[in-house]
Amino acid sequence: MESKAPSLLNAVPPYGHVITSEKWRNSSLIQSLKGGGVNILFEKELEQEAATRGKLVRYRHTSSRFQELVLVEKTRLSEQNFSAVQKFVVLDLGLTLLPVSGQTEASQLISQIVHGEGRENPFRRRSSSRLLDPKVLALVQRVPGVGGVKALALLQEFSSVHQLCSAAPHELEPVVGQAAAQQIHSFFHKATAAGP
DNA sequence: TAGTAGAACCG
DNA sequence: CGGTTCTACTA
Repeated sequence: MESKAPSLLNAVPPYGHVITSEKWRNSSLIQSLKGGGVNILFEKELEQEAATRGKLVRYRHTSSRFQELVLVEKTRLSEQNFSAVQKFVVLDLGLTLLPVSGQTEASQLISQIVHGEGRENPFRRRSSSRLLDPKVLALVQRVPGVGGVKALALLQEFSSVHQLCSAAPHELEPVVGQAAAQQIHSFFHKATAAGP
């Protein structure tokens, strides 16, 4: 192998799943996606709206590893009930809704998302990997009285480092115990030089 | 409150 | 990595 930049296309793991109606099987949208390492799932009943809603709810419950994405084609017809669709998909289901003007835009959008040009892949449900990062873990361990176990416990309990820094002792206590809770709190609130 | 298992820290 | 001190939990 030469020391070229790794091929983006070959590096794509099979994480993208697209669920679509049978009638799209031969469309240009699906054809252009097939070459890009995207898994296509065909469903026959996606053509009726009521069944589609059911499918959406089902997929929302079954898929835990992927974040679902709903693409709607904006036509004059669909614009009429777009508000209803938006409310159902975004508000009720908590999914991502992307309106596109047509198949070309949809294909470009999906390819861009799946191949993730430097950005995060929205198909992959974001985990709490940001806080479980070894860097952050090592940082928290710098606090006196906090080792590996308590650092992990703290990062699992608090959703951000900022929350951790500004936490009151009584919030820290159930996680790391009374002694460490006071140590941590005074560490973040101590005066650097002579106190007040 | 005493004893023990485990965590943090230091050499 | 091993030993010591300190902490958290249970009886």
